[in-house]
Amino acid sequence: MPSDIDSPVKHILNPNTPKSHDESMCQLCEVRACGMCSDLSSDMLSDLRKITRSRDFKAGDLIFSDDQPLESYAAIKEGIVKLSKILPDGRQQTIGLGFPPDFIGRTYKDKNTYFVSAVTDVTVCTFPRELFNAYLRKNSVLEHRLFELTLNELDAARDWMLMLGQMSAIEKVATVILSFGEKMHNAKILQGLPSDENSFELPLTRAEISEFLGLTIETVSRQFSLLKKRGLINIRQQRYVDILDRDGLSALAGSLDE
Amino acid sequence: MPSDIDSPVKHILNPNTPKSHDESMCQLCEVRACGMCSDLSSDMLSDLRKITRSRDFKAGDLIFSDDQPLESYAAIKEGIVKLSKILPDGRQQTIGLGFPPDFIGRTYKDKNTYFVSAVTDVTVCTFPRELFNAYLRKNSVLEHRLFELTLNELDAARDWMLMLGQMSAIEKVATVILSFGEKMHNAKILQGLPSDENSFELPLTRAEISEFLGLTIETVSRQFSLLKKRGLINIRQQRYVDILDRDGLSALAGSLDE
DNA sequence: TTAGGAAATTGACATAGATCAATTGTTTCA
DNA sequence: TGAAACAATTGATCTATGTCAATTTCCTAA
Repeated sequence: MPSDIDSPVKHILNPNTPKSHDESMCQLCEVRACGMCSDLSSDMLSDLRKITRSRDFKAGDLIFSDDQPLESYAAIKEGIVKLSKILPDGRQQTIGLGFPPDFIGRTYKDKNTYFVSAVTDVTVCTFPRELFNAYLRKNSVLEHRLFELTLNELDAARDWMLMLGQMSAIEKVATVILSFGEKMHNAKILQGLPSDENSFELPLTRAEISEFLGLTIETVSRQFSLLKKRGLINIRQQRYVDILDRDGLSALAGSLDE
Repeated sequence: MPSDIDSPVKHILNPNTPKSHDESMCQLCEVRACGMCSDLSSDMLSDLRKITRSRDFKAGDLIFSDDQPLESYAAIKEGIVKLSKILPDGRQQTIGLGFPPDFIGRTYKDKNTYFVSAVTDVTVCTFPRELFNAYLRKNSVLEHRLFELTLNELDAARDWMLMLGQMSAIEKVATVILSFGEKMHNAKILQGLPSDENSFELPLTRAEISEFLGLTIETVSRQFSLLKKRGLINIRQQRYVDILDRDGLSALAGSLDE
């Protein structure tokens, strides 16, 4: 990796002490409820827990690098991560976002081909790579669940390919607003918090959105302004979005969000 | 689906009679050698064969639609297919290519969210959806193998996202030339045919390449001409490419092809 | 062998989005 | 409370790629 360029990573890997994992931590966990652990019996869960550690990251922290051997996989308990790829000259593309209860890491390989970094403060469960792979090969319930999650990721990646390849800037921004609105709404509902699906805080900065959409910051900003001027959305304090005309936005976004 | 627009499909679904499958057909099959069947014992293979039918498609045929319930999955024995998505207004994006021994179809769902159509004449093995899913849930060897294949597809999709989002037209074309060169070379080697990795026939038309790269036909054509003028490639009869300066092409393509 | 049609190329021009630069808004922390 | 640092907006250009149109090349079938 070139080191003299803007990196997606603002802080050095945070060497905070991993915390061991006890049963109570799984009780209210989204990963247990609807993530990779959702099909596991309590016996299986307790086997898995033996190799599980909880770990916190600050917004901006690197979670996995693309050039170092992967030491462990992770499941997101709280917060948002981004997966990004980088070209030798420094151009980078966000290729995915991870929300609870997503799994991160390339199963069966010892390296990721992308960075994973924390967009917000993040809490994850980590699983040492070798031990996890071995356990996975023995436990077809877990493997089946991870397979399903991977299929969903592939579907999402292909939706984004259509967006990246064919959509105009304003269509991309409309799409991302609807998509984030839905994600943030679901996240709040899952946490039992009140949520208005037409009003939410953008989890990403304009710079992060532009990396995701394959656009520049300025273009993203202009499209936000345009959507506001057309009365489709309102923006408060640059980070809070109100959807004023969902149908109008959906029409712009095409069929991706149905 | 709108029907008054250019569709990716040139022929109606070809109702050729599916042929039942006997043991000898697996002997020299790439799907058996390195595809979804590669880890199956001969007992498992013979179980699977009971629900397998062989089927041929002509170049341009629709193999799976995005709006009809999926009746079966398939494994590519011969030929090339493309997966493509379409926006309501007709813009379309090729989101993947399938070569032998790739598996096609969205496991565990009853619909694809994309078209699959034959780029060349194609021969596949098909598996009825319900029966296959049931078999898959019982056979974790097969599920493991499909999981691995899916992970590879996800890796490829993410590579293409970087390309679609960040690369210039000439970089995209250089990337696709190197990528096809490698694919066609591997395919020939697998078939035991002689092959020069610097000289191959492009399997896609300019129109198909442009759909894949998120560009127009004209832009793709101009980039081919430019690469030729710069002495990086030669083009014979519009469809045969010679790579004259692999390092130069790789430099343009960035790190995607290593 | 040639005519017709499809695919590809090339040219002229239009435009969406990038780039560069200045300004404004927001947050942080002294 | 204010100043510094960061994030976002807006404006003025520039340029890569799209669009529209005219040829040219290649393939097929009579």
